[in-house]
Amino acid sequence: MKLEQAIQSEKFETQVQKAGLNVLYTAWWLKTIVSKELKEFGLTHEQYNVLRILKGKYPELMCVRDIGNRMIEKSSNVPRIIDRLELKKFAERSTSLIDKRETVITITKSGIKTLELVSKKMNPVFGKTVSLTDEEALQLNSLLEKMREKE
Amino acid sequence: MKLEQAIQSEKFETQVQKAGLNVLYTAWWLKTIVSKELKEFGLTHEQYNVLRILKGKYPELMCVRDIGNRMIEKSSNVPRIIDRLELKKFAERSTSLIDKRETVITITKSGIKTLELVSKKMNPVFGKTVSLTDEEALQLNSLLEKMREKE
DNA sequence: AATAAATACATGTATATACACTTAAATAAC
DNA sequence: GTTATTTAAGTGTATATACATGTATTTATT
Repeated sequence: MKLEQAIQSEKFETQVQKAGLNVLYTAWWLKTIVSKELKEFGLTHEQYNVLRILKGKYPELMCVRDIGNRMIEKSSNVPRIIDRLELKKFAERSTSLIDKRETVITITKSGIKTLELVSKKMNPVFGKTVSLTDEEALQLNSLLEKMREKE
Repeated sequence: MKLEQAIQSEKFETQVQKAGLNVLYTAWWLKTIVSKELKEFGLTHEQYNVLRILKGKYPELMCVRDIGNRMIEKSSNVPRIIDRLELKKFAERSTSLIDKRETVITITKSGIKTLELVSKKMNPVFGKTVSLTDEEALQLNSLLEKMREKE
């Protein structure tokens, strides 16, 4: 869908301004698709993100700060997301022996299993919904990184 | 900044998957820039979005549903965002005379004035921070719309 | 005309986000 | 070695998001 239809507006001051809105809208669109698939697994978008980060390091333990640094949307909310993952038995917390200020977290077997089920469902949906060739994706990636150059 | 640095990970299954994460990260990055500028005006990102929508139609009145349809992130939260704009005297609500189910909203003079001040500050910041030429922005827009083709 | 269905907005709840603050532990400064 | 500073995590508050539900009003059905 064209952005003009999506937000029912034709007024864009510049292509750059339109690009900003287009990125925001596309992110919302992607999140909506992902969240819909996650629903049956009782996971939210952000819980899913944290679980993937934990699985990426498994069987290593990760501290809260390291998880935060790897999150797509940097958030001060990591402890509370872990609260919810712990309640669902998808993650486990303990205090670091080396530095008692640190809480170290690991994904559980059950968390890994759930993540595998999610992937099995998510990958084909994602592939069918996102209409980009590998070459176009490469181009998009380089434009987005150009956009954030002055970060 | 490269996505790899931003989320401290090099593991992407495909360029398409990376593009998804890159869009999400860039949206977060953009929101952060905008929110920082809005802070001194006591506005949140979404309140700003609604105010701009109202100004775009001014002096016409808009109903809640029409505002929702024009929002970047479609939300069921429009009534509560209007609550906050009303408290700040940036918007006014009344019941439609034609259809009493409808609440019609208008931006106030003070809302328009604030929006003008925001633009004056936001435009140069946006221009300096987003490193894209018009041509690149055009290309980015068409790739994002290609991405959402199956919407 | 009376009833059923649809529509528009508002509200409740769980989770998430941004930001400020607190507490405990580690490190640095003296 | 004691005090001050920094760091890590957690907590509190206001706002936002997603989803379900409630309430009033309008439109459709009979």
